[in-house]
Amino acid sequence: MRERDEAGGGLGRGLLPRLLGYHLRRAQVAVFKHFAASVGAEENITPGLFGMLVMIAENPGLSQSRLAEAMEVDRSTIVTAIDQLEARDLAVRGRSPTDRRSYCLALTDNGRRALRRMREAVLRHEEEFAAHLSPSEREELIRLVVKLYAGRDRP
Amino acid sequence: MRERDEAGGGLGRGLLPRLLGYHLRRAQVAVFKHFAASVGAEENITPGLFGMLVMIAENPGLSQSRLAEAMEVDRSTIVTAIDQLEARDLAVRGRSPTDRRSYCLALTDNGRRALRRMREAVLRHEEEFAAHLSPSEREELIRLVVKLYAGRDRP
DNA sequence: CAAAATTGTTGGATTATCCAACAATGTCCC
DNA sequence: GGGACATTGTTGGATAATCCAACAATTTTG
Repeated sequence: MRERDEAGGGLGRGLLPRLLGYHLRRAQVAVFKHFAASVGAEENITPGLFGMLVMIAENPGLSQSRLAEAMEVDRSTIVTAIDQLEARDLAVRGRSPTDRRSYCLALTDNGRRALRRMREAVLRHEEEFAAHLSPSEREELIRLVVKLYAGRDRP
Repeated sequence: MRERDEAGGGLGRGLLPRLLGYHLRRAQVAVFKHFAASVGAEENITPGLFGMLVMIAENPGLSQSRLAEAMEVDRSTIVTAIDQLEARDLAVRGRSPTDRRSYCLALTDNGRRALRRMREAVLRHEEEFAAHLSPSEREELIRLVVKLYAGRDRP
């Protein structure tokens, strides 16, 4: 019951299996791979871009700066992301009526349709990926992960 | 009890909070940041390089290819990592007595000393980062994360 | 109104990853 | 034994994804 912690080739791993970061990293790589193979293959989208589409859809008139804050990335990172979404006719930079510096991001009609399809693909992906966990285990996992990182960003 | 899922700026997040990948990503970014600010600042090391040092210490005579398998990265990725460890006098590429193609990786004396210090810094980092979770919650979190990704790599 | 802050953008740098090709070496099979 | 095949480490790109610093346009503040 402890020899088989050595998953992945029978090699010793020392204190690594006691570290949350170690497991979170492996889990995250696995989720992204699964996402790429399922959702990504169907809809040609990455987790990051999908997240931005959702945030834009949920928050009409969002500016790039506030999107950057919400995604916890640099403003300049958002620029290239929106460039991609715009090039693919999924989102547009609408001008703000009140502030000529900022944009009001919005989905295009095409973007709304695509997002509906993506949502379904993402939920299928989630269902498939978490198949090993019962619904209560999934809830508990999310609860613990959130408790772990919540409040870290703004100390 | 559901309005305050909107952590991080009062913005709507749609289905994102129901997705494991979303939370795992955020948690992993937070852990890495904390690692960089604590362990990284003291010992100038990244989670990846630390993991390699542990693996080399735990598995005497390990070859680069098997290290690559264990870390689930390409062989070529290992090359530059070992280059760094060697340049910093933490590890060496010893020649194998039986196979002239492969190396037997090993820590230097300096590497062993450094790893001892790093282990302590890493454990302090872990303790600090997971301070919000009780010991049983940490165990449960690791158990669930492992259950989530285990067996994904080799289907 | 002048000073300071914000917004989006560019340019440059870094980091981490992958893949394909290669020479050297080892293994297998007839 | 010897040729076909596999493995090992390496190089040389290629690709993302990120960051930071500086900038002009614009808004806010004092």
